[in-house]
Amino acid sequence: MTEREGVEAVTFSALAKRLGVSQAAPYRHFKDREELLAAVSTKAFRETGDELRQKLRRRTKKSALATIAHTYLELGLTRKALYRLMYASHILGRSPATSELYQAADEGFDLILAAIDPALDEMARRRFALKFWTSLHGIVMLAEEGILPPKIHKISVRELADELVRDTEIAIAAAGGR
Amino acid sequence: MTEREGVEAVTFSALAKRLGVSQAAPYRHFKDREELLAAVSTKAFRETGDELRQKLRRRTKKSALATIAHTYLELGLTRKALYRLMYASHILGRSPATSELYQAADEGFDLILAAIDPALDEMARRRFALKFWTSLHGIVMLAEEGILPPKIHKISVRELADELVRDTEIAIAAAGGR
DNA sequence: CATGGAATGTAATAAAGTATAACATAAGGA
DNA sequence: TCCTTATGTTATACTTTATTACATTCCATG
Repeated sequence: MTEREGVEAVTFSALAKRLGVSQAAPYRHFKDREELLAAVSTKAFRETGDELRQKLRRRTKKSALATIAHTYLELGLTRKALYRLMYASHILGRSPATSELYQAADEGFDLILAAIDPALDEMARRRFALKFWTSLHGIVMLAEEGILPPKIHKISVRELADELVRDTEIAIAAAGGR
Repeated sequence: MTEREGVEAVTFSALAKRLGVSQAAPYRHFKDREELLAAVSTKAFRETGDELRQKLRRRTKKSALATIAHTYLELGLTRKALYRLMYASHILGRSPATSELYQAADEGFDLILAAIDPALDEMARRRFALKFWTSLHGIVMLAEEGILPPKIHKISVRELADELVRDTEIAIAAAGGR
């Protein structure tokens, strides 16, 4: 078959071979391939969340939104398959709101929400967080795929992300936040 | 195997069966599965482009950007697998800039560019178009997956898109466009 | 300490899908 | 007419997922 890439490339067969166990062994630990991927995704959400929380705690001159944007952009560009698994596979969408995966993912959104001035009313904050998150996701996805129009390459993608941060901060300020 | 969905679900086997030909027959028309998907994607880009151009020509009170946003949002929500194939699979990213697929996709971006006031300088226009496109893509992707936070459902996604349109138009105006 | 159940592993196998090879044939242009 | 091209077939190899039946290890409880 055509060379598999990304998440597609992780197969129970290959996994078993690497571990030096029989091909059926992984099924003792995960019901099926999807359950394995969900576990990996959950772990990734938690670790990314932890990493982000740490970065946000040791406040540098970077704004919280900038820190978040840079973290996700880097994740998306350096660990493409993982990013896609987390945010662009059906794994998350299919998992119930009660699942560990969903919870872990949700905490990521909370970090964005927390980065937006609490002085604003709840609905406005959610809107800003949502706009920021969806936009950032779009940038990361298209950058990761390498299908941003010719002129816009690696460095410019970062600039694009920074511009999103700036626009968002300006909009928040205009809305009465600081 | 776990039920396949989306693009994963289109297999040469199933295709051949539906057409009532042998399983190997499709290989006479497409080198491999990927080539078939690229052809489908190309066609989809062209048709979406044509549809969009028509809509834009018969000017309603809707702004061009709003028309574009609504068209992509609808495409993403009603033809999920196709949208993902076009914008979130590796098919486009892997195809050379000379390919028909790449060309077809590029025309889509041109439509966005054309919707932005030509009075602005080229670089600014590209930036606005890019920001708009990436943000819209992010909204569509997350909406399609159904992983936008609980409160934000179908109707709100549309609102989110409209807000993107509004923000963009305001920013363009502020930049000296109209 | 013995033992029974939970966890973990194995081999064997079915089913689905991708891909290629060898071969057949019809249609149409030189 | 005859050769090439397009299209199709059967057979086959390989990969991967998933299940089943069976074996083994380990440890907690009586």
